[in-house]
Amino acid sequence: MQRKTSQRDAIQEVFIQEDRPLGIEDILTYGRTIVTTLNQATVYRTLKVLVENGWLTQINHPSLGTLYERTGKEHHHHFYCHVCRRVYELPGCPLAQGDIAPKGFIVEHHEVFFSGTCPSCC
Amino acid sequence: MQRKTSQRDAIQEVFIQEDRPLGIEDILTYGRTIVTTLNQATVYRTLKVLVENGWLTQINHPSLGTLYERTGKEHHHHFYCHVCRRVYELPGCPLAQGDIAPKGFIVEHHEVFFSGTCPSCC
DNA sequence: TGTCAATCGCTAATGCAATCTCATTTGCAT
DNA sequence: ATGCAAATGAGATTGCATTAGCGATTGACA
Repeated sequence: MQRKTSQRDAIQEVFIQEDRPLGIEDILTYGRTIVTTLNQATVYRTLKVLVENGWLTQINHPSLGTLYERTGKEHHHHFYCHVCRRVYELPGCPLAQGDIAPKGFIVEHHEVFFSGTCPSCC
Repeated sequence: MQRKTSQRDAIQEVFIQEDRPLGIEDILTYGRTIVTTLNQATVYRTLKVLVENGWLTQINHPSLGTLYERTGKEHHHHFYCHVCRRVYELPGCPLAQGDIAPKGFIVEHHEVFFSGTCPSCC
């Protein structure tokens, strides 16, 4: 069975509070403001469980590597602000549906990664 | 100064023949059909030089890792066929110009990665 | 409140891509 | 043809993210 621990609570709380995709380092940093002893190995173990649970989804960002975000959101894409180094989830999809690709190509998935400056950093 | 070697020729020839983004493993495999002794370290060294030269550009693909492609192409995005495991360059950009992102976000770059089935694999 | 396994912290170990070392080979200018 | 520095091949090595091992801690339930 699975136990409720302060560490796991802290990690989930970080995602709820920040409400944006986070990397290991972020999670560790923010999590330690809640449980000061939080360890990297624990973060990895917990993330693995939360992904298996379906509570988190893993993202592979082309420049930031592995990130995690809450599951259950609408189809969306990601914006990376290179000033504050935060990743935002942009709701909606800017891809014109339909002729996304030349004919003959069957598109099953797509991912869009934006980068630039976010509203707080302009 | 820089010398003309069969290995470097082979690597460039691979890109010219395949005309699509390639990973280290691909380059090594195809390159060895031209120069059988081609070594991994040589591939890495040569790619580094060719990127510095501006002859190649490095891509970070979210699921395939580091790829290399010829520079000088028009703005384009990439399509990964999970059947033949090839990456194609799709000319043009399907992003509706203009309101790509919510107001306040200044988009400086974007990358789109498609995946699905390519015409040869349908 | 005591038991016991899940979980933790700590550290060592792993996997992988990329780089380095160095003896050998090879362009290329003379 | 010769000399020399650039380039290569083979293998060891690094760097980094992630995982595993293990003794200590701590939820949860009796």
